[in-house]
Amino acid sequence: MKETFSTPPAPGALAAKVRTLAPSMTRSMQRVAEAVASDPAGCAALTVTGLAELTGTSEATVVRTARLLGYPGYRDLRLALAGLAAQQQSGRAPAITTDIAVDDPIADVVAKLAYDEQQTLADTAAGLDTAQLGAAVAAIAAARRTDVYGIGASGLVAQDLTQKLLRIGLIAHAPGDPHLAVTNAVQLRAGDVAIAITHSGSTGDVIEPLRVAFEHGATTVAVTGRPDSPVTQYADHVLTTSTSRESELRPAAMSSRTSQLLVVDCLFVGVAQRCYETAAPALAASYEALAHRHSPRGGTHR
Amino acid sequence: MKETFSTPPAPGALAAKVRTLAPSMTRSMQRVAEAVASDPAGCAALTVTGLAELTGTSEATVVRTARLLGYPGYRDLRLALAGLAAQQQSGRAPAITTDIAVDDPIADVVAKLAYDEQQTLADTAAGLDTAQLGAAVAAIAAARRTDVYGIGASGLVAQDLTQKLLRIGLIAHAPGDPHLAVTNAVQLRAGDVAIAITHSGSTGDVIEPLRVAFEHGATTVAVTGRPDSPVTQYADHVLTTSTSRESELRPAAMSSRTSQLLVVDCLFVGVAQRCYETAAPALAASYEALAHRHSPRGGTHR
DNA sequence: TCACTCTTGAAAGATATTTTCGTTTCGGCC
DNA sequence: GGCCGAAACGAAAATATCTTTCAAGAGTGA
Repeated sequence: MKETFSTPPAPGALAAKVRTLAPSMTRSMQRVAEAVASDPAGCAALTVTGLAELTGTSEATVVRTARLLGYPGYRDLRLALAGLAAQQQSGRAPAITTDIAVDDPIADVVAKLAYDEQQTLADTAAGLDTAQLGAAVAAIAAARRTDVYGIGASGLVAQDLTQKLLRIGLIAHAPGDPHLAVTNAVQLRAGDVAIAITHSGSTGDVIEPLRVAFEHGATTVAVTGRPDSPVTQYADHVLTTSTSRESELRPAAMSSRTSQLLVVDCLFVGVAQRCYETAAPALAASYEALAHRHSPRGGTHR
Repeated sequence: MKETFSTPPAPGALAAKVRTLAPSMTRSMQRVAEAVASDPAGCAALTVTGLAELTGTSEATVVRTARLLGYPGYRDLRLALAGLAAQQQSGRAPAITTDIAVDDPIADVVAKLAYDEQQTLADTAAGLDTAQLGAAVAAIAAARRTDVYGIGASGLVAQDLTQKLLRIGLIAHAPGDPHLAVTNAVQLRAGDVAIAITHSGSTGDVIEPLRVAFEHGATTVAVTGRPDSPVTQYADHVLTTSTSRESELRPAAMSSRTSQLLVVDCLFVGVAQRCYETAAPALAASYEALAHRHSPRGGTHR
């Protein structure tokens, strides 16, 4: 019995079909059809028996209705219903455009933050100058040593980059102390790289070491949200991070950090590509070494 | 340990969940999960028996997999699948599925990384248990003090959270040294909060302080990519970060960091909401204080 | 190698769906 | 008004599907 119902289980057209077919339905079937059309999600959660009870009819009637609507049986109607419900669900855009409010439920906070960070990523990727990025990558890959400066939230980004570069066998530092940064910077010379990460582009503690490095002939890179800020004076290459609106509950640091991290990741992957021969085994080795730091039994999980 | 995954049958988070849970699955279950993730629509059309045959396993395994993914049974998984299929139908993901290659031009690297991190954010948001999140937020907001543990890349995330909490006037620490972490943890007591951040969930240096905090009666939170890993033993609340495929050039650390940061941001904003009266002025004050650290002239920008 | 645990599928058991079939209802006709 | 037939309907049997149990097999560490 290959059957093959001619009706392609219509997805969204269900409500329409119900209206069209209603006249040719018996009273009980109409009740079922109406229930299904008015609350697809709810009905999708019910079994034949449940729907029969809800509509005050019998299982047989429910099945007959499903057939009339063009499905082989109730099971398939139910599947279609679930799909319909999901569509409605997703269609109802949560209106994430609004800012985060003090009384937003936690689920909204999650949605808004995620959406916002996604937006930041897209903006950053779109605004990134690949020529500058490529030049920076080339410089780092060839450098004897790379210093990364950053304070506060940007300091963490600086450390992130440093950790990654170290992992592929390059020499990198992210001095936490501004004074140390300057004294380190003095040691840099042509062929070395100094990277300053600062959203505002005006953080003195970060500009200063970059200036020193610049004056000592190192290749300098600025990762900043303000391409016209003081820090760029001493930068051979400027990588622009995106700036998004901030608000009381969503400090700028949040999206600038996301943006900076993307830039830093791009730098890293670019460098890793260039040093593939040495980077790949180095990465593998660091995984290896790390395995021992995890609890021997590895836990109950597999 | 009342277990019972509180995971509400997530609609769109399925692919993400499959990735997250894959490591804790047996071989046959992975086959089933993979089939389901790669072709939701097709699988929705199959019965347990059909899917079992397709994947060369048994009905029992299929049901087990459905359970692991957070559904009461196969029937419900199937319903979710149908919904997912409908969503995909309408959404049509463009998907830059290819991995980053050694010879990708830099522009592609940027695009792929950005896309990938966006994906990670979406997955994380979809898979985050808002109940757990809310509970964690409440605990932090009310805590006398909050300790955050993390090593390596996760350590930076821990510091990020700490910095933010400090900014709104809460007391937070992120000990960098594992020994310090433990000795600090001893000081925690009921009402205090300890947060462990570890992707693998098996990092001894992070589990240990959490255990100590747990045993001293503190409220403990785990931010991990493995909801069934050892770290969760000592966690009152588990926040799951998403796991995405990694590759040689894109170490897992990259997307897990993105995921962790989103979770941390959500925690922060949630806490800031709850402490709005004190948080708002505190944030304003920290901006104020920071202004002086920027070069006096403020640059030509603006 | 042995003991042990974890994984797995076959089959029994439980539910859900579909079909069958007899009862009820309703409209027309005698 | 009462009788007849067709359609509507639901109860329950029959079937399909899903879930659970259980024992054998695979893999692992001692």
